[in-house]
Amino acid sequence: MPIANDLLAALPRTEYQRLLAGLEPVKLTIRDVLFEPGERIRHSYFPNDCLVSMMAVAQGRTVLEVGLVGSEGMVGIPLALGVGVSPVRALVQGTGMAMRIESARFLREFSRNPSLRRDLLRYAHELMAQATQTAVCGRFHLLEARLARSLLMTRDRVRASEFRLTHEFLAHMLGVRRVGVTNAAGVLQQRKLIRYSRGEIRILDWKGLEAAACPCYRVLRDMHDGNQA
Amino acid sequence: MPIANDLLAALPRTEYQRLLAGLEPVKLTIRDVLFEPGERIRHSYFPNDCLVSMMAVAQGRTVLEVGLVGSEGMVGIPLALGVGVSPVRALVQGTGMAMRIESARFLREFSRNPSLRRDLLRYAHELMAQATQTAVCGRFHLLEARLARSLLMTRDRVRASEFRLTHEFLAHMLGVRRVGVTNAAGVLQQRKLIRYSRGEIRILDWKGLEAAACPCYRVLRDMHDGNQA
DNA sequence: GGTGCTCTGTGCGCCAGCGTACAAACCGTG
DNA sequence: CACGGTTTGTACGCTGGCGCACAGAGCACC
Repeated sequence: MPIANDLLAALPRTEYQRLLAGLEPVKLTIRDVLFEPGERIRHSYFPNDCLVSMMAVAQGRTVLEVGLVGSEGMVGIPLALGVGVSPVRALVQGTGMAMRIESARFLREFSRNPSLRRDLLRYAHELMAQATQTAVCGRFHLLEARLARSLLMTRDRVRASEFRLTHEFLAHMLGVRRVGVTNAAGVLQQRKLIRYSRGEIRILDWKGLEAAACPCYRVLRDMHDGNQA
Repeated sequence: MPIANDLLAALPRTEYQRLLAGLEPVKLTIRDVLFEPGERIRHSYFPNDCLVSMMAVAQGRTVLEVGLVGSEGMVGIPLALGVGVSPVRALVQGTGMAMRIESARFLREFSRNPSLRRDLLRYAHELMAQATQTAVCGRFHLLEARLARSLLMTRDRVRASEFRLTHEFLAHMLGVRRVGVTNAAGVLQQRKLIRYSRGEIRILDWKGLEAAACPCYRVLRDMHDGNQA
């Protein structure tokens, strides 16, 4: 299997080898829950081609996505910050493969491998910025623009312009009614920016979609690219 | 000057001594800006009895508070995550003293002192949780409850039930109109939970206020207390 | 003790998204 | 090919907060 995860791919060979011993491939299926809020984190996951949402939970209900992790990141960042439990639910949103490593072992490697440490902390900062933008976005931007942003961010993380995602699911991510998504998506489709049917979404015109999206998308993208450079 | 900052107070003597050499006391005055988004972070600040808001900025306007730092924390967490620039504005919201340390020196001590590192990363996690709650809160909770939460969080951080804070300022923190704050605050005052006049706010009945606040307050408080225990 | 400034209070029309309910289209399965 | 479940479409009244505008009220400073 090729290393499709950016964080793993960026490691120097020696560190990667050390880490590899603890890594095992797993298939993550849509709607799997990797951990619940308040629950001990058992594994860290390095997504390969799957997609995982960090969902805030209130009164047992999944209410809002505050982070989206694909092949550019890792699920289980609290571990890197010295915290064993997550404040959010990690919900698989796109089926695919990931590499996972047991928590205790991860912590050993984390403290031993300086490059891994540096990259993961930087990624933690990026996730934090995502949460911040989510807060701003949810409060000030119109649903249509937020939806556009969501689709673009998904695309970037799965590296494909077509993916599975129902209106219902999008509604949970955005913290709105399903009907709201249906309306907004309908507009985007009429503008020929996207096309969808029964959970299959395709981005037809990503430039147009980017223009329709709120500035939050650019902010986060630029920050990520800046970190890579 | 006594060590009123929790993070500093928690350090073992030897680490504290090493850090102390780089620390200098500064007075932070309301409306000071410690750093702007996109700007290099020059110093880290350990508030003593002052209060600093991390404000998200959009199109040059301060739009929403995503983190509140008092004597329990530090301003400049991105440094600890290996990032030299902040995505937010650090805005002084309550006048008082803080200890500050120049960034390069901070980084040296950070990499050298394991306790400091552990505590700061844990605090970073807490700040992240704050941002997450802000996202949920701003999207789902009524202004009145959000205001109550804001006042309680301020109280916890300045360790006083009276403080200076105008409706205008609160409006910026909450990302709403000033008028909205005036209305909500009026209700809380009529319920005899708070009393205010010209920027001077006093909490009269914190239990009642806690009942009026949204659950976000409890969530964050419990998490913080959990980390201490 | 008047003048200016900051802070707080009130009124009014507007609108995005909410809650709810129901209908239609699509798909797999027996 | 009928049936049940999933996904998407449409309708309607409600409301919290917005934008704007202006009015009083307290404080400082001359």
